[in-house]
Amino acid sequence: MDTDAELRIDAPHRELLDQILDKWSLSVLNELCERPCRFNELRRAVPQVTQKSLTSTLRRLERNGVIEREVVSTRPVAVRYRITPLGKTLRHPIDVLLAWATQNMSAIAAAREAFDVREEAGR
Amino acid sequence: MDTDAELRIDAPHRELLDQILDKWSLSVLNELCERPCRFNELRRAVPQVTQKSLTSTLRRLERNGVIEREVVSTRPVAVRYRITPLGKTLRHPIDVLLAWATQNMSAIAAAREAFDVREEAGR
DNA sequence: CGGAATCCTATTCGATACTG
DNA sequence: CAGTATCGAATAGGATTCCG
Repeated sequence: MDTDAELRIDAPHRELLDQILDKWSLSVLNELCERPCRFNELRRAVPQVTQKSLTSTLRRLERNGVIEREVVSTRPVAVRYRITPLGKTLRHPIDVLLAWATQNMSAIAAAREAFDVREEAGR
Repeated sequence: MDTDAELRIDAPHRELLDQILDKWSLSVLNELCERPCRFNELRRAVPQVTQKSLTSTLRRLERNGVIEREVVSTRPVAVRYRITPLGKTLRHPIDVLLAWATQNMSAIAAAREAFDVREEAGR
């Protein structure tokens, strides 16, 4: 019998998820699932991200094949990012995650408060 | 149907997900979903994590109410971590995520190779 | 056993300036 | 417009030591 060998998360799993679930990726992917976006559109859509972080996030997502980058050679240049078919398969996992977060937001806020009170009381 | 129901990820959403989807949390949660574990059991189950990172991960997950910590006052002390009811609701999102990663692992590896070749070729 | 404390390095990050 | 380059600050992360 396989006692606990079911869904062990190994290094490749974790590395992959780290690349796609990082701080800004979810926001970017969620945005690009709605519609293709240009660089500054994304900045406006995710106001807290800096240009530098957005750039590296986009590169990483592109490298992993979940978004693609198209350069339109106008003056000045336009760059359009869009979700790929592979990226579209992330829609469901992301939605499940967001649904969970939305549903449990208040329960978690309560847990945090309780924890912090316990901490302050010295355990 | 959510036609264009903006599932905008706001700051609270992202902060919450950052706390629960970080580098080691998935592995720890996945393990604790199987059974309660003691500290060093978790270390063995997730061999790459350091004691320091495991400690902070556990604290954070406890603060967010998804796991709980029980101290058994023996000599020497035993500490047992277990998933909470709230934490159990993470089982589905995590499974969806792992399923996605497993299914698309090779497609992503291929995308990375293609990207790296393009890079090397100077775009 | 289950950490806390300390030290130290490495990576990340924001801010700023510049460019095709 | 869509970045690149750079620098210093902040933060994360590993290794080690020690303690109840």
